[in-house]
Amino acid sequence: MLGVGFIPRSPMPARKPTPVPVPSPHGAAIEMLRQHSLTTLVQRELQHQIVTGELPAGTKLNEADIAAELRVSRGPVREAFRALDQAGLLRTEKNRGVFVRQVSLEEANEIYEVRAALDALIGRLAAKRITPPQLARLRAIVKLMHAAGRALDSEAYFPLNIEFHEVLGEAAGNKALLANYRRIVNELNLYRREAIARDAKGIPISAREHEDIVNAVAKGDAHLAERLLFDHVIGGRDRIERTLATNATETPKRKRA
Amino acid sequence: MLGVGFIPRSPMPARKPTPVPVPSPHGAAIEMLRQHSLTTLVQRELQHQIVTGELPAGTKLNEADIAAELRVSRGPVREAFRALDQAGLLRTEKNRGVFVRQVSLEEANEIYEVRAALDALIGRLAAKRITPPQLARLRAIVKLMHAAGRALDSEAYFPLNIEFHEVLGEAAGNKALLANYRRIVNELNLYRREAIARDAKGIPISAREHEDIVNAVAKGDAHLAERLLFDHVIGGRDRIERTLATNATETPKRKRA
DNA sequence: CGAATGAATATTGTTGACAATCTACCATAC
DNA sequence: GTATGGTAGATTGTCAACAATATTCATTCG
Repeated sequence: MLGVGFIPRSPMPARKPTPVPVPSPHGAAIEMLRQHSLTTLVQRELQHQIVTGELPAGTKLNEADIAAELRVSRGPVREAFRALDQAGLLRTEKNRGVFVRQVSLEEANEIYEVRAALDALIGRLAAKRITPPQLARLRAIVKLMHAAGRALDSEAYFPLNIEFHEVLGEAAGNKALLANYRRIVNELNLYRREAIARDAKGIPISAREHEDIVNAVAKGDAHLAERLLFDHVIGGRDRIERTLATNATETPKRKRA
Repeated sequence: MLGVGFIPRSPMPARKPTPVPVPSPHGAAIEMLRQHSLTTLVQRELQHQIVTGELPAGTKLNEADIAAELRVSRGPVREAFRALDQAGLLRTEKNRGVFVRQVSLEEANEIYEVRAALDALIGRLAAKRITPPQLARLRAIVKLMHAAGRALDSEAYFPLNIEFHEVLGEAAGNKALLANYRRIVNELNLYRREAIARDAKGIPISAREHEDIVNAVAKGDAHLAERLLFDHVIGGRDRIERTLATNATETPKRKRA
């Protein structure tokens, strides 16, 4: 039912030795189905639910339930679990199950140090390699950021922040760097999701920092971009930490353990 | 079809504290068996064979064969494949199998840039946090490195180099950093294994660089250690690249023995 | 009343079988 | 001789059943 039983082919069906991607209109769709196994789809779906917060940190994931909801058997679900465990999004306890990873304050501080180093590298490389379209996109994002800052709209700011750093990461032109950066950011989002929403006062400051970064990158000033990004990450960490500290003492609202 | 009707689960309440590890003489062994599933063991075994070069880059891994050799069924093998794929050591092609990842020259250059940034951070942190026993161990390794350098013994030098950076990584006192560093180094070893063996002339230079790094760390000079490690990584990359360029030999793809 | 015990249930770990897909090879036509 | 078409074998993808372990909950004993 899920597999494609028969793919319509032209009268000359022989595949060439070099499987070059066909530019046909449906070629992309066929290629999609061709290289996505159920494991891949389950992994993608779970990752999406984790990074969006739909599955909060600490949640226990039941193999049978997830398999039933996604209409697959437990095999692909287990394989997806292994991949996401390795990616740092899940934690596995033998014979007990898998849980959405919880990042402690100490771990988050460590991860932030790594992210600062990677982001500094991104800034250095992007300053030398960014293209005009990418630069324009960054400026557009910053504009929206300032708007969100004036409105203190943290709900709108969060995805802008993600996209800004994503674009900058692509502009660095280093796939290995971008892959490592994405993994780090995903782990950090497990930690800071709630905190950021409560830090509305920090948004204007953060927006201004992003603007400075764009200007440094636009000038091609690698050293300045590197330093600004490093400080931006560390400063962001400290802001979130203070927010969590004050919020924890003032409003001891019941939180997940 | 896959994503519809997914019901968000509520977070799980904190589970009771983990029982304290039993101080019995066999407690460690019991704990080992307790938390190692077959998947974990297969993963560890395959990773070992890959990083030691026993399974060269490009090798096709046959599920049934590996399952038979390790006396398990294909399930755990497939799960281990997913984890190692995510770790960057395997590459999966749907309906065709998994292969030991081959790192191209361009990819290696990118990865080296990331490693340089991480190693620089390691140097900065280690200079501030290293303990006397760790420092003594580094000095001992450097001594052996010089011996290997005088003998031009690349066979002996390779594990010393690995251990040096491993100790330094631990001395940085940042688990997230160390985890990312290890993944990067594993990927790089897929690329440089053969090259390093042919670069016997570079060993004395490399040994000297390690000595300088130790001295900077011992002085607590974070900035110097950071710079030396960055240059050490980039310099090593360039050495290997020149070695590969001058000594270009075709490596035939071998099948698993 | 609370702690300990043990059966009943639920969940994970593992396996083997079946279906879908790819690869290798051979027959055949031109 | 080369290329095309098809068949057989091998390999991967998926599933469902079984075994091992953990959790729950009623029951009993102190």
